[in-house]
Amino acid sequence: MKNARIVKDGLYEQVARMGKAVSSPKRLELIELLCQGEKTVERLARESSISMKLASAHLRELREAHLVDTRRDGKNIHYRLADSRVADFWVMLHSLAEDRLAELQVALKQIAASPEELVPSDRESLMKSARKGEVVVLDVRPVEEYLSAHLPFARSIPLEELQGRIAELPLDRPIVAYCRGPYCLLAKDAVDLLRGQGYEALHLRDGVAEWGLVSV
Amino acid sequence: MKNARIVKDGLYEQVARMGKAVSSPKRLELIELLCQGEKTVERLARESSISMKLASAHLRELREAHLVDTRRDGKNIHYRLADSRVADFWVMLHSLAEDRLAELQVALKQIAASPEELVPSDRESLMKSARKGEVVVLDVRPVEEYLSAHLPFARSIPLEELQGRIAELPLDRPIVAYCRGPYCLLAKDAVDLLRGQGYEALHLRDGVAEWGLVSV
DNA sequence: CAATCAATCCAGTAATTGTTAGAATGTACA
DNA sequence: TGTACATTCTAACAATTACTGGATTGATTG
Repeated sequence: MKNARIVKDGLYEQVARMGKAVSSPKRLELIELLCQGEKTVERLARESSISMKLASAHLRELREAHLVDTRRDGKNIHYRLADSRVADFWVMLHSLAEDRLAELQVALKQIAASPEELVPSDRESLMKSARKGEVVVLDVRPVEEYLSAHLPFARSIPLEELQGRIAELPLDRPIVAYCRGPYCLLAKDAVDLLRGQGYEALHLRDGVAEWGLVSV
Repeated sequence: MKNARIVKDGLYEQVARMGKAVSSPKRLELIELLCQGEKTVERLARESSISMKLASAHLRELREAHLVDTRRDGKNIHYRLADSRVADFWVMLHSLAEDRLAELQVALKQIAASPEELVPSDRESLMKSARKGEVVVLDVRPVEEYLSAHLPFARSIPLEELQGRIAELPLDRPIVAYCRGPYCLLAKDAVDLLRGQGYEALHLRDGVAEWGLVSV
């Protein structure tokens, strides 16, 4: 049956549409941003450092792969993940890449040296400490992202406001800062800032996507 | 910091290597074949209906993304998955695609009409029936694949030998046939053959990768 | 050692994709 | 109604990728 070949080719071709959607670095960055919550094209473009035209083109690809949906609100178009499984997929993709690619492991060290990052196995104990108030879990992303989803017990102080609001934080307990995930530099900057001011600050690698908390 | 942009770009670039590896239909088919066990280039090429040159080129991409490993044995080079997480990734990718892409759902109906396929929730009850011997679970893949990994209680009769060995199967109990996964046509053909000879035959969609049984 | 076989490497072409610039759409607001 | 703004669409070009044919490597076999 030559026909069987044609059927099979069609099936893999469809699955490959997903693969193609995640084969571009910029599209991955857009997906990670969308894991933090709904955003307009303009915001997505700005936060991923590309032009709006290019962002629009990439978002079109993602939409055609049905990985994202859009919603119009006045002049703006808001993009969001089509399904929370897309966030799970992003997490699996990047964690597989971190497992398999030595180059990526090396590059990640530039963001957070091993001793200062908490490993995933610390999750329960971190939450226990946070519940008891022994540590402060700090969300340094823009406030809209915090409102969309955040870690349990987390407090929101966006990095941009941190310098001005630093007095809100206690000096006698460790501050555990997190942001969008392992490739986001906000938490690193926050930790550097806090340490410079005498705080005991730690950098949590994972964000809401890695914790499985993304809401759509 | 412009430097931050460069670091981030590098990180997403690395993750995108994984995406690029799974952005081609043929590479996906090769991955699925490798989920069934180690294979030579020649076998991979034949089973995916492409030339050895092209198979070699695609396998090179997969190897450079560290998704597969190779082993030399005399004149032959055997490829295998680098990690069983690669199989999990393949399963997640295709099941996400099945969720999100209506076209794929439609195309899948050509292989197995809804009533004759067993859904994943039937797993435990299927295994219970298989243990008691109320149904026969039949692996119709080539025997090497069966030897590499197979479903619990499964019996091996490769599709090619099924016609000649059909008498080994009981007529008084349902036969549940499976093959490489949802995109493989072996089980469908087996079911058609069995039904034509008066057997009660069912087509199980999932293969060893979907059951999480892949060994590397 | 020559011959054979499996697999890869290399070069070239056709097709696809990323990116940018310019025109067009659709909504809000004066 | 006209203007401003966010976004998309179209067209174009450069860069990348898929595939093919011919030459090459490495291992086996006579």
